[in-house]
Amino acid sequence: MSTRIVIFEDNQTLRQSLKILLDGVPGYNVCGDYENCNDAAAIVDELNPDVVIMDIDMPETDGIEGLHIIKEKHPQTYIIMHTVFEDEDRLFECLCYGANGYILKNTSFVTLLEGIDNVLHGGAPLSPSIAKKVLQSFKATNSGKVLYNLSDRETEVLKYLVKGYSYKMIASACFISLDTVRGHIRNIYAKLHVNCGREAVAKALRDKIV
Amino acid sequence: MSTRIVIFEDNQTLRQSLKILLDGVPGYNVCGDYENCNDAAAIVDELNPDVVIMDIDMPETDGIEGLHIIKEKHPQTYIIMHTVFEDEDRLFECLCYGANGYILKNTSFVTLLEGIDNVLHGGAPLSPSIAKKVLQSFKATNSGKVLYNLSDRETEVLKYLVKGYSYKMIASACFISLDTVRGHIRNIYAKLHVNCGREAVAKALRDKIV
DNA sequence: TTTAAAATAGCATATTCATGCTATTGACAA
DNA sequence: TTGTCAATAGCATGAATATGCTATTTTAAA
Repeated sequence: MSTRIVIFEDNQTLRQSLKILLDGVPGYNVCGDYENCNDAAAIVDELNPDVVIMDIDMPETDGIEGLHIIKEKHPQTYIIMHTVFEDEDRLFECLCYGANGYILKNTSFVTLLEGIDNVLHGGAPLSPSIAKKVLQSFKATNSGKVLYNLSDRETEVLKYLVKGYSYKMIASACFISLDTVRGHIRNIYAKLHVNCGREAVAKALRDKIV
Repeated sequence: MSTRIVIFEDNQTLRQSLKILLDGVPGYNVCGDYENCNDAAAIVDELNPDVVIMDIDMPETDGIEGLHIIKEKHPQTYIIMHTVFEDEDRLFECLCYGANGYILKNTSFVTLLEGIDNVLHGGAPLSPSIAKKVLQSFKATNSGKVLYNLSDRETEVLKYLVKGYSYKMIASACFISLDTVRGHIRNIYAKLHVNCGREAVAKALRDKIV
């Protein structure tokens, strides 16, 4: 029985190449390839693949959403992220959603092959720079703060936000300008993936950041 | 051994009257009287009274703060609130902080005397209208919501605030106008004693209102 | 049946917030 | 020693928020 693989990748050339190459590997069978994750749930329901190769940046439903959708219903399906992105935000989001591997596109085809083999044996293939980021996060702290890694100043500002301070009050309390406060809050929002103060406060309290 | 009483009351005339009257009662000894709660912690540490008669509206550190301060370190000290306020906000705040009695100033001196005797025997003297409010609250719900008693609609709106919805989004979600949303939020702020959304969210989460 | 409270809605206005940019400095790492 | 990141700061602008009023309708309690 061969290993069933599904590919989600919007670049048609790359998608075709991957399909042909993986199909050429004995024991592997690419049973589906798609340019986005619009129907990810239905596709996985029907094809029931062993491994999913998942790009992130795709039109309409992207790879992170796809990962989320698939893992919700099929946690046993191995999903390897295959992307050019190596920012911590996307990386951590994928890992939180249960991605089984994270391989950068700037690596060789062999690396991807090894990665697939790796997950099938219970491993977690990570490109070197990715692995490093993951380890750095875990060494820093083991809970809470790691996820968002706010700077000291940002954490301080966030505490004031939770206390209901206005930007002006925060500026006074921190002895910095109003614009700097704005800057910090802008960054906090980005790191917490929120876009208003109330949401930030809710996240801060729920995740015990403050 | 006489019962040691401390009085916190900013109206000097009333304070002196109370002191003289209580000192005239056999077995009672007013060992201190103050016009605010600025040094409440130190005072109670030193005098170690059995009963504290506590006004609420006082300059600088008020009676609710004083109650809080004293009960933190001396939970066994009986504290009887003695005030003109009968709004639920202050009342419930005092009861939550562990006040042992709540006697309105529009009652006779004898009532206060009975109240002191009452707490010394493990009772909880409450003026009639106060007792009524307390019972009403407990019949309504037994925990949480009672504290602020938000209406159903207000609770609903608060949930959306916590989720970071804008007023417009809340209006859509509830099928009501933007101005009505404003109205509800205005009321929520008043009930929670806050004046911005972030503070409301913090309170909602901490007090598990939502 | 009069009162009270909740839900609705409106209007006006000043403040605050969110977010788009850019830019400088110091510190620490590659 | 070049680069990255945190912290600082500025400017501009539209959207959102906070808060001052009033007012109607419905429902529940006194």
